[in-house]
Amino acid sequence: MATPLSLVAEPRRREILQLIWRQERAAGEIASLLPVTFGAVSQHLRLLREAGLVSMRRDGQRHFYVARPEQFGPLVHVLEAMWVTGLDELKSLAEAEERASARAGRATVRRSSGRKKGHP
Amino acid sequence: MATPLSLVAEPRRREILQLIWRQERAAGEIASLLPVTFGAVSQHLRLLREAGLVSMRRDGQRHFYVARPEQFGPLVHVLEAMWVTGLDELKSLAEAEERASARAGRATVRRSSGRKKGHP
DNA sequence: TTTATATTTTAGTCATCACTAAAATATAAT
DNA sequence: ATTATATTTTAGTGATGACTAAAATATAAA
Repeated sequence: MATPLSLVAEPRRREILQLIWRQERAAGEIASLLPVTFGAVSQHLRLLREAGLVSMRRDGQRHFYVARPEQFGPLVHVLEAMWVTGLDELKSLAEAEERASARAGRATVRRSSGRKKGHP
Repeated sequence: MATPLSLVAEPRRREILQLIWRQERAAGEIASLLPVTFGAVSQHLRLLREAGLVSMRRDGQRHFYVARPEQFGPLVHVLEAMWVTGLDELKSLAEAEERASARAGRATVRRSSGRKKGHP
């Protein structure tokens, strides 16, 4: 079975995940928002579901999908970083990470007895 | 050009990265540690270098490679999580992430004892 | 039941890619 | 210069995988 990492590495699947990250959507709606066939989307959803990365709820003839962020481990941060920066190609994702670390560092230091654990 | 995410999704490249994560190694040494041809390794190194994920230093006839962790962004945590758990297939990587978040949450709420996430 | 709607599944095509073997390039040693 | 060592590059192969079109399945509406 495919690993979460390999599944997420595929751009089309990232698009799908973004569409159902916090919002439940029917398979047909997902497909209607993407420049590919219904069948293609269905195949992607199958893989994601088999890996436990999304869950499905059936209502009548419709199948509603939604992501399960807690199943992504550290990959959550990779995806969300890509999405907030807008550019999927994570151009300056390294810098974003840098800034995040700096923020976390300051927060930790400030809350903890004001000792400063210097970072470069 | 390939994205860091797609490059890292390939198991063989993760093996290579693990070998040169903090330790510089000659191309030949890397190849000698893996069950593939010298040529195959060289091709992987080329892709990684083109993406800026590894750097190369030439010394005589040898080419020494080393990873550039700061270029991986949030992917660093994905890789290191895979490596500490031992299993590359990130079986229970989600739980690890869960625990990490819990720790971070507690650390933020109480006084953190100066222990910062990341490693020594 | 018949028809429409929503989704999955199957078969086949095409591109990508990891790999091997061999040729090419480059530096060092004799 | 020749030989050995270290690495890259090229050409070709096989497997994987994303996609389309069409067939199959399932539920709802007429």
